Amino acid sequence: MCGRYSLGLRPAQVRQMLQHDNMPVDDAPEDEGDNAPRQSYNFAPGYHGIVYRADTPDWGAGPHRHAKKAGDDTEAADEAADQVSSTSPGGGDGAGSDRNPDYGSMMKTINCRDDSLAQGGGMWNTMKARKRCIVVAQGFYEWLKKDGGREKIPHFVKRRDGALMCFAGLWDCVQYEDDEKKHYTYTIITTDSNKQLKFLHDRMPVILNNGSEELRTWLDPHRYEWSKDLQSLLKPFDGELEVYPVSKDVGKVGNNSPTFLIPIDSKENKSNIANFFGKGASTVKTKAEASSPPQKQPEVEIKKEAGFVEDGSRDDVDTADNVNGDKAKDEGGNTPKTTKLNQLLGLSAKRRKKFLRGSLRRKLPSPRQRPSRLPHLERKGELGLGRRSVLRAMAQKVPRNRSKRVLERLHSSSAIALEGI
DNA sequence: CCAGACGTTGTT
DNA sequence: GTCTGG
DNA sequence: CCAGACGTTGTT
DNA sequence: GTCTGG
Repeated sequence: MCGRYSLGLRPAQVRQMLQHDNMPVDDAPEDEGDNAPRQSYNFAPGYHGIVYRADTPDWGAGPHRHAKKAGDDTEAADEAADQVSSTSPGGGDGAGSDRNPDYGSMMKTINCRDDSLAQGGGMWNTMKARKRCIVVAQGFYEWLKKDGGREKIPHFVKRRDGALMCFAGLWDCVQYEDDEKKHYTYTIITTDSNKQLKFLHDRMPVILNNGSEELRTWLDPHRYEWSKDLQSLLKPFDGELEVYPVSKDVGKVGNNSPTFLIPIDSKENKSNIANFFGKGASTVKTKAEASSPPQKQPEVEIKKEAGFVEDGSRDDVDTADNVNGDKAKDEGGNTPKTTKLNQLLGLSAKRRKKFLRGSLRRKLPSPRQRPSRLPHLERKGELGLGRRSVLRAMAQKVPRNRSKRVLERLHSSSAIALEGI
């Protein structure tokens, strides 16, 4: 649940939107660069996302608890699975012999259900007390299973008020022994679905209201012990959501398009080829429709905010172009269509080309995909640690440190980012 | 979270 | 069914 | 019959 | 939705 969401925004835009919602930001990651968070309308587990949280050391809020040296660590008890040892064969290990009994189940039960936090102990113990965060998104996807799972229809869920969606989350920081890079991870907490989403799924992410008292409580670094107050924040969303089907193309992780935020049946949806080619496309009046203010479309606004519309007054240009186009392309007849498509999309031709491969066009040269499955030895030896190793490492205490309120970019670990379903 | 790969066996 | 990549 | 394509110029 | 190639 909530493994896939949308965050097609630059950190600077996120920052601005949060501040607008009374959520101060002291620091934010760069928009560009190697370490920049990913901007994607098809955000998958493992991607580099954005979280909003108090600026604390890597050990989280509250005083630093003295880290025990490996071997005499008594905290193994509440860390359900301290298998990190498996990532680097410890001296004289009976490999796997001291494997935690939870090993098997842990991998399959990975999730952060709100009710699993209510009970003491477990792998979330430290994080829920000291490492709470908000995971920022435009909204999330949920697949409606029909016909006994034969067909899956993706739905997009967003706030009706159009604000950023703030998920209650937990973060962590791990560092491998033979790697100097720190890995930040996060997970989204789930709870029962509210009435609006029941038809889709029985679980939903915990959504806190932007700038609310509840949200501030959740992030308050002065609370570094789990409490009833905190637990009580984890409840189904009681505000208004918008839920609607979107293009199936969002199912393929490689695809990425702002059109994934647009209702599949909406008039302005161009991913629906039938709509596009079906309408009388040679109308010279198209621009009149497209430029008429009555179209409220928040989606268009999102795209603008997302910075995907950078060409200015398109209306004038299009007007002239349409005239020319009609003269010159009367036989071809494609130009007016294209123009309309551009208008509907609110994208320049270049942008459209970039983002619509998956939806408008039927797959260009289908990207040669590496086999997802490689020989075990090769994978283990040469590809290094995988996502699941990151998960395992989460149970480990974090050795190193680091710094009010801050936006920080984190890695997400797929296994913890999802609710096992 | 979803989509896609997973195999190429061995002889009555 | 199960694992993996994105 | 089905699968796949169906576009791509330009610009203050 | 509609046309084309196979």
